[in-house]
Amino acid sequence: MSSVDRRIEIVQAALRVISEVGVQGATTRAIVSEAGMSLASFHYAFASRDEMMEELIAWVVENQTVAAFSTIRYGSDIRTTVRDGLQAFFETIVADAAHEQVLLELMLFSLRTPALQKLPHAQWANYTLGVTELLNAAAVNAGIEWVRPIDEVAQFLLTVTDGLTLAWLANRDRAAAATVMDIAADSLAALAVPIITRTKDRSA
Amino acid sequence: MSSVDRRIEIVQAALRVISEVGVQGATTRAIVSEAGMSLASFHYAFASRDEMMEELIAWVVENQTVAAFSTIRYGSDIRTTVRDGLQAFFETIVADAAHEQVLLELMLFSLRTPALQKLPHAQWANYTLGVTELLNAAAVNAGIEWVRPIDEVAQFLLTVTDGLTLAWLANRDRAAAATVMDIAADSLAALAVPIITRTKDRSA
DNA sequence: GTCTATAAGGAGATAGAC
DNA sequence: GTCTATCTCCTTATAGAC
Repeated sequence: MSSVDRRIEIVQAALRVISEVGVQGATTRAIVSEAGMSLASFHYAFASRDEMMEELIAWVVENQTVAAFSTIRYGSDIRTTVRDGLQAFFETIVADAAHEQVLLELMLFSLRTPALQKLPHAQWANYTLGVTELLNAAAVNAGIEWVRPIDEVAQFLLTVTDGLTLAWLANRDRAAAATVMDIAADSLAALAVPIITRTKDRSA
Repeated sequence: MSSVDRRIEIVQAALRVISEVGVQGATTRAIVSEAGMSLASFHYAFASRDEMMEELIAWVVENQTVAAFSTIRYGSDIRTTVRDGLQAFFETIVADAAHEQVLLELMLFSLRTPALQKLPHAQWANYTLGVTELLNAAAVNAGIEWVRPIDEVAQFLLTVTDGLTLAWLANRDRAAAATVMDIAADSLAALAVPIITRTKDRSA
């Protein structure tokens, strides 16, 4: 097996181990056991566990997108679109809460590791960009425009989704989440105004 | 030294160590070094490190309050009161980001420890109660009432503050935080309506 | 109660055969 | 390239002197 393939295999096995037992439990032995290889193979592919963790987190930052939102169905008013989008996001959290816990653990781990401290910022910027695009698409589709700069709206939406994620991990309360999403949808809809389309120039 | 005093001393030392090097780095040796005692003294007070971690997290859940909000100054309209409260909360985050990281690490640690899994829920409930009281006080002082059940308003506010915390840890962006707080204050103000006080009964 | 010394095991990493 | 066996260090926990 080529070294690059082995590295990928190890990183994916490590992610599965982390999902099960956390970053703390992801020892080199646990990882190679999950991957079905020997301990020496790990160190043939990576010089150290630290090096593997760096590659793992870099991979997550690159590949982790806001896929949850991409299931949005348009065709309604902006309030409904936002509310449906939040619900779709929430269902992905419910379906795989362990994955959200992993992302949080990796973020906190990165913040404690000097070589990785900038990655959470990069990931946050990635998310903001993704959410900005979605808000743009939603605005065009609903025939509205945002009364604030779109990146500010995106930052607010991202704050809400992060808060929803933390709350779900702590309390697993669907009703509370629904309430928060209702209020958030109202809040975002209040930041939208209809675009006045002049079919004919009635001035003159 | 009495056993109970020693336990408190150890827990406080452990919290300082966790703040510096994380939950992963809070070994018994690091903790007793911080506390200036021998390793045996640790095990005289606690049967195991796990037992100490349980007491530590229970202590945090009991003693961690939303003190940040208690610096609110009333006397303005509800939008200003909320915005000022958010700012006060945010300043405590900025002043001690490491503390927020510790709280998050302990939450994730608890979720991975069967004996501690219910504590994050309890802490979340505590926060909700505290925020509810503050929203009540703010409403009375500003002469408004909330158009939704107050615990729902509290859940939304808590979601925003959690999201603000995560964002600050990731990006350290004051401007972004200010924007989110502006929008959040608008959103909450939209959930308030003035109380109609009838000084005299003008019907009849 | 508090200490030093030590046990017993797990961690990352490497040597060297194949 | 991949393995088994091993090195070295660090961890939690305990034994036993004082």
